[in-house]
Amino acid sequence: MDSGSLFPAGEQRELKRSGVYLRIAVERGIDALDGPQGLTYCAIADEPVPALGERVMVPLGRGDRSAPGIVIEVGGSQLAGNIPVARIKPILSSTGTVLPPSLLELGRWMSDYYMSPLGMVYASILPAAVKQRIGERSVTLYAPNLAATSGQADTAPPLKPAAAKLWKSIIAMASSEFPLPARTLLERSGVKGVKAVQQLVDAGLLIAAHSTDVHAREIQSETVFASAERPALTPAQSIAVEAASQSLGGFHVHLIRGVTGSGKTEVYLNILERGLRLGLSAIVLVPEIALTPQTAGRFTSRFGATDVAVLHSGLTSAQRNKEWARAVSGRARVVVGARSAVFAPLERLGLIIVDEEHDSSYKQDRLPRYQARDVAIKRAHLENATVVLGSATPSLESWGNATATPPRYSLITLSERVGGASMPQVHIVDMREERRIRARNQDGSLQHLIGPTLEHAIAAALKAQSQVLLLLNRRGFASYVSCTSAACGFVLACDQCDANLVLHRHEGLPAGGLVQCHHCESQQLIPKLCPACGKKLNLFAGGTQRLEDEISRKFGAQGLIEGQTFARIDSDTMQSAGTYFDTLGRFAKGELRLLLGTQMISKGLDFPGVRLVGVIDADTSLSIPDFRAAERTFQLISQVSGRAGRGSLSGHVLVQTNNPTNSAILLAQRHDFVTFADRELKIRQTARLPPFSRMARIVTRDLSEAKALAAGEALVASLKSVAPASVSLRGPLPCPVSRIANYFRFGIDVVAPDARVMHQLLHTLRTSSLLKSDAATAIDIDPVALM
DNA sequence: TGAGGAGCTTCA
DNA sequence: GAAGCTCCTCAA
Repeated sequence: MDSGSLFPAGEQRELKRSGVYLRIAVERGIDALDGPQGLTYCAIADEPVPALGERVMVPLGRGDRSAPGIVIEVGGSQLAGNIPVARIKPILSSTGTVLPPSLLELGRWMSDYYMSPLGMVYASILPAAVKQRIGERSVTLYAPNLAATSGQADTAPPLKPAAAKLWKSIIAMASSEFPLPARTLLERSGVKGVKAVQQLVDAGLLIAAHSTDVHAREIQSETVFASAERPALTPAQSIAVEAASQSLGGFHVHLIRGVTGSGKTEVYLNILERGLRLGLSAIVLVPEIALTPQTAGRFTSRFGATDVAVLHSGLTSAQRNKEWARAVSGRARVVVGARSAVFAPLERLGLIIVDEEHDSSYKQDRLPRYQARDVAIKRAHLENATVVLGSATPSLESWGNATATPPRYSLITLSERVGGASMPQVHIVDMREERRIRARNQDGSLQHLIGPTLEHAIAAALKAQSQVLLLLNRRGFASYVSCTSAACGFVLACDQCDANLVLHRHEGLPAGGLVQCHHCESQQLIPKLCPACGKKLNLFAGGTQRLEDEISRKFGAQGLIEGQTFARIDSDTMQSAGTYFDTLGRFAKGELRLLLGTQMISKGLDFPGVRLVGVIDADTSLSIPDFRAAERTFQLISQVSGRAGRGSLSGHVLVQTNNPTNSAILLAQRHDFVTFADRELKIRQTARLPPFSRMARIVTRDLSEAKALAAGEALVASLKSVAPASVSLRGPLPCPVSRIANYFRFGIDVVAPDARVMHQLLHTLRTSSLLKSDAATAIDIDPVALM
């Protein structure tokens, strides 16, 4: 890309500087610690001055290497500030991509709130495919010159026969059809030869306009419902639609708590319809893995594929660029997509819907570490739009906002399933008891992930021709590989991370598999015997791969299931979005009888044939060292339970656990979100945890443990020196995974009474260069996982 | 004395 | 975030 080495310096184009100065937020980790954001450049003389928000290439660094950036200010030499004018370089070129003012403003807020360099925020607003302009090509479109059509043609020099024939058919066409490409003009008139078109242009009869167009393959989306099909709303749904629609045209946040199967999507569709009728455009955010062709299909079949742009991981780069372009041009007025779709460049944005608003995938774990739900609310605030948050299990942050006095969000409740379907019956299976049954049956030689109760239920469901969904939130074959000798106690661990190695079975490999680290991705062959004492190795904590084995062993032998009729969904088997969509499609069609997997199967899927859902181990999310462990557990059990009994037949859920008296599990069993939320909020209030406070987490990392700790201690010291008494600090403490890929990690938790105090504190440190987000220091505002 | 690498600084 | 510069170490 860099042309610097191809030509001697003297042959490079000399760009003349103009008197117009530009402040550019360069897409690098350059953070303005004090003073104005961005670096100052000047425009090129005799070339159009770039607009505010335009993406330009600028020379940066000693080699003047080209780097992209966004124009954030246009002005005179005062933009140079203290920099000598002679040092200010002209920009290199314009890219043609422009961020609208609303997104410029949103980016500024994000940079400030999430402590991220402004340029990096802007870099993440534009999808990579748009920045690289994948699939773009230039096209020339033609339209008849209206002035020339009125008689003037008679006085013009005579046209050649082909051109005359072409012109005759052009004036016969409706003016609304133009502009058209040359190919279409020629096809319609039956004229061969492009020369005829050029002749009409030369004669002043046709006007040629050059533009760019994004070329991409047609997006396959599934029409799940015929576009005419429009289910009648239940009274509760109608009330929800009315309540939310009333605020259209202004800023307001609604929280819809609708039990699983209560028809939230139909409510969204109706609110969207109202918004579109008012001439507003809208964004629909969906968790990444729930964004399947089926989900997108519900929107495209209602509003038509031309009105809806879809941004999901299954698209090619050219398709993404095309969808973005359709939003920019206003051709698409609804954008459906995952986290980053919150930045969709729509004009007259009036509505943002955040489905499954509690979902942790809305939080980006890379820089800038933003929470798309909160960014959506900020964007709506800036653009006077209405936000609709929806979930069966709202985050306690949103629930707290909706139930506060006075409420900050208005609360809408859908407490019944549509079509008279009943909530599934949830049974809690005590695994300690199940193991005793196995022991009595002299069957203790194998570790069973599926206890006898669940095993009978699966067999019965398969015999009754209904579908089964099994959730196990652990990948691989075994999460602990340890020595059989209690005296030795050796556990296979990663030598570069503070983590156990997980066994993944691979056919054809010696000893049957690889052990891999889920943090640094390193892998090695599993040793045959304990490396410490030479005894045999034991496998514990079976994962999805192990469950797959157990299914074929237990039900294959009875002829209830075979390899073709069940599938596993986790990040190991679902290498591409295509495979994932395909597997879900086969399950929807009934080709698959049983689906097992990680939380990838727990979200937003609507399969009426599912009558049994099994949670293999409800305790996986309880044991995470995080104050949200109970919330996560409640959400996971409720969400996956919600997949059962969505059709006309009732559903059952079996939850296997070693903690049958845990209140999160018991309340999820009773579908009692309100009691759970009230209790949990009381606990949070006493402990001064979010949502009753704001949290930030700062992680220092270094190859040297002492340095990482020292950096953390230095940070705590500077935090203490400026923090008011209302702020509490914890750390530096080793992170739950204290070392990843040889980097030692220490975490500091900052808890402030509200966002304003938090922001003031961190902002003070940032502007005095005591706190900077870089490779050695990660700042996470409103963290969702205490990594 | 020179090569090679880590850390630091600066980018207009 | 990334490139280039400085300084340091190590070996001949």
